[in-house]
Amino acid sequence: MALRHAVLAALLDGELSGYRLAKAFDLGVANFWHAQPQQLYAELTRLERDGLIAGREVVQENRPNKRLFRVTAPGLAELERFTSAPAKPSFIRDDLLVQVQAADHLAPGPLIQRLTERAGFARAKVALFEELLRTMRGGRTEEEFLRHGTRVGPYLTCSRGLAFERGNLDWCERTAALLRARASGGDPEAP
Amino acid sequence: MALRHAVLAALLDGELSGYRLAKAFDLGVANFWHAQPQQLYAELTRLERDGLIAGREVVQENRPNKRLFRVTAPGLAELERFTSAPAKPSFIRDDLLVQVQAADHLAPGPLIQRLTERAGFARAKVALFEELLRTMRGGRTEEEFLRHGTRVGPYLTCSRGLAFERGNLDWCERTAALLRARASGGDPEAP
DNA sequence: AGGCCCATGTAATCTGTTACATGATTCC
DNA sequence: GGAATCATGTAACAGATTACATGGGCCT
Repeated sequence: MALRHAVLAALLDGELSGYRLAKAFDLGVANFWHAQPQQLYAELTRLERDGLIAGREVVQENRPNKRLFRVTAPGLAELERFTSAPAKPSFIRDDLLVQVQAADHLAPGPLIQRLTERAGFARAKVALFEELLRTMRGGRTEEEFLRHGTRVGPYLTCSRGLAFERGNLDWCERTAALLRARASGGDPEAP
Repeated sequence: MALRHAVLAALLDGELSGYRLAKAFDLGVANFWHAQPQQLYAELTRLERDGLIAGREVVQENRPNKRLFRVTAPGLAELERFTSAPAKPSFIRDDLLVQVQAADHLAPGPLIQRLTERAGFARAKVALFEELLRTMRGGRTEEEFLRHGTRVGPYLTCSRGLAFERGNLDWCERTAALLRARASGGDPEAP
């Protein structure tokens, strides 16, 4: 039941519509949780019904009306309660790791292809997160920002996301290089 | 539908019972996929029904009989097919990141507690994975093993797991230190 | 005597994904 | 003219978790 809390956490930094929220939880940009729009609309309905968030209708011209949601006092209390209990351990569940696990029994070509694709994706996320962090800290150095800044939470989660994607990128590149070297039956140092 | 492939990949390195498989997919040790025993028993039934694995009954004394499963030729072909399509992007879904995301609006005490717990968990996994890698490469250096060893797949996925847990550990420690410093309203360099 | 290891499952529930549905506006 | 953006949902299905169920052997 942590999607609720992820939504609450995302709404702490300001009112959002379901649509905007969905953008933030999208695969390509999510840095602390991922979810589909359908899941978010459903969760918003439940959260409002339970009084943890409050929504207000915003009438718009030239585009559909929207509902903006903010966290209520009970919502914040629920987050506080959530943080007072141990977090479930996170775990790995990645198609690409499954594919590499079977590497010794499969043709290397497609696998190298998969690793290259993932490396590209990771590279894009690294660039995105670096830019995001730069924006958040403004003119300040990281040290200065982290010591005295307000709203360091999103910065910290984004940092973790960056490190994760850097790890992905590094591993994909090195693994692809290794498989290429082994496939050519030779020495990775050779041309 | 990737649990099937994770099970197939796990069975490539030798016959396993559902019970042993469940141990390998356990939270505390899994390095490329996680799943509950119930899920695995169900999946094994389906995989056998579909002819992708074959099981044989092993009668035991002093303990319950068991079924050992191995991958069949169609099973291997299915893995090959799986690897010929792009892997779904992996994503983050972690309670702890949700809690840190909300850090600016919550009491720091419990959060530091959560980060410390997770750091301990990560430390244990780092030690476990390091030991596992050492065992897999035997006497050889990593370079030598990766170039010429057989079964590098499990080694590579374990390497990724190790890097991930090191990243976790590092981030948890630095984040906890930062929150502690901010909570005491002071300079992190001070005693 | 109590608890853990081996070994396998069923059933109920919760969570997450995919497909379908609508409709105006703005950008290329 | 076609695609993308804004904006919100319903319905069906697949995947994952939790609770329940059983039972002997081994260790302290």
